[in-house]
Amino acid sequence: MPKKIHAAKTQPYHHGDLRRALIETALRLVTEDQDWAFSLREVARRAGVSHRAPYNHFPEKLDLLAATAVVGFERLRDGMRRAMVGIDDPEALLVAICRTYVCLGLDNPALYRLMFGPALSDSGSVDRPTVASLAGAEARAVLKDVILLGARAGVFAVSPDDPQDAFLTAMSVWSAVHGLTMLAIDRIPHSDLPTDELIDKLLRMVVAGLRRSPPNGRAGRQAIRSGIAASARPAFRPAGTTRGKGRK
Amino acid sequence: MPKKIHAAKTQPYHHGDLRRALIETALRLVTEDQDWAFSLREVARRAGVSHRAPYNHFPEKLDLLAATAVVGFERLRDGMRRAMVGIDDPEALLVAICRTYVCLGLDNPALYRLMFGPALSDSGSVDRPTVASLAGAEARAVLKDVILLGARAGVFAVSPDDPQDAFLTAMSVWSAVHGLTMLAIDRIPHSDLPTDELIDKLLRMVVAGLRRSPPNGRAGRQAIRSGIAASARPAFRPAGTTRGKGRK
DNA sequence: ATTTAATGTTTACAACGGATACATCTTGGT
DNA sequence: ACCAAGATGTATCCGTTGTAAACATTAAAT
Repeated sequence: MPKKIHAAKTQPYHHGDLRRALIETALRLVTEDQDWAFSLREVARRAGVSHRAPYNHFPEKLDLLAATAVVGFERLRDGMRRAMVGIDDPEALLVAICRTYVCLGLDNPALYRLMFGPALSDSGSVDRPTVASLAGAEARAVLKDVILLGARAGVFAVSPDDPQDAFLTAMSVWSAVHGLTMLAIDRIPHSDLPTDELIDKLLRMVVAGLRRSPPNGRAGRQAIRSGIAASARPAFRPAGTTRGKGRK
Repeated sequence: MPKKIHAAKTQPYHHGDLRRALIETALRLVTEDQDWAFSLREVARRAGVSHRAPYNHFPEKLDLLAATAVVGFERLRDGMRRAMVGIDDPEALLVAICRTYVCLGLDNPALYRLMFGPALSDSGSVDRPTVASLAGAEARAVLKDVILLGARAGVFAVSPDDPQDAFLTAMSVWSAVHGLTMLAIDRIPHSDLPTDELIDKLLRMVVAGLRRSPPNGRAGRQAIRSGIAASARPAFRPAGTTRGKGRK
């Protein structure tokens, strides 16, 4: 007997598409509780299924958490990409990306911590850490691409053809941004200035540190550092296409 | 009646000094399992007491974890201080401290994560986060002192008399080191060079970034980074005092 | 020496993660 | 159109957990 005559929209399959529902519920719980200590049963309860149902989609609790973390990484990547639109200057691009990164972390500290937490990096499962580090790599790639772009544009003191140089630079920026995010999450120890401003200053400092010495002979880092902000240095742009190789 | 005639060392009190024993056990468990998901009962079991005994010393499990994290911070602080002995040059000092920091984190990733985990920064308890952030501040102070020392010695581009400048600088270094530690813990994405070397390169890069332009006119950061030694651009130096309200 | 507060034990309970067995639905081959 | 097979969800069970209450023991203060 046909059963979905009048309730056609909610249950396409057996129950609905659990899995997505479970991940979304977990996401909401992480956000609400700012912790991932909630019980799997609670997730099932909120999703309206029996407490055993989730095990059909995730072998164990950690796998749900890992899937949740992956969504976090996707949001991070997408957010950074969105932050890029309309900006051409590599340095401004980098600052925009980094600021978005930190803000996303501050928006949902528990999710951010989950992404870098023990659920994914340790563990015994074969694919759990793998899929997560893939997601992380994708986000990292956005950053590396911008750095390469800046390098090719001659703005950053990175040789575009030396992969190790680019790698190290990306790592250094990533480290600083990641650390800054964590510190911000943990409420930076009594600072005089507001958090936003502090983050801004620190980010500019980091990015300015990448600058190749500008033509006016002033060392980039110090210039920004003193707040005088060599504003605008008109972005020097390489030949048109930006042809980029831009990698994922 | 004297009771500690023949078992004088182990049981000064009722059972012994639990609390310390509990913290030590928790520490060992965190290290062994590389996770703090172990049960409080397991801790009690290993300490040789009933599963309810720990509650006489810690209101709930999170409090034990917090106390454990505090020990982690103390170790961090002590380790950094130990790394300082015998070194005079501020830059070498800073590098030594940072390397120790990263290594301690790598030695016991789970403990490191616990220190910056949700057990301490969120939570509702009043003193749990407080005591932990105090411990963190102590460790941070070591770093700040060295930076101030370098500033006073004229090695770092920080004005020793501007507290905000020193603060921002310390934050930037702390961010970079903290982020690097995390990244290293999570197994830095396929790097060509060995982890040790990578950490070393990155740390030197960070510390060199603080350098006040040395007399030979070489810009510290670029020189290190590109390895090519950017020869020349004579470093522009603001008038003597750097009075500059400096940067960070 | 007796009281008291600190410390540890026993017992109890609801909730949890996870396993096994079973029910139901979707689907794909015929 | 049918039916077997697999995917999905439910009911029940088990050992363990975090935590509470009541009770016991000991160290210290009086």
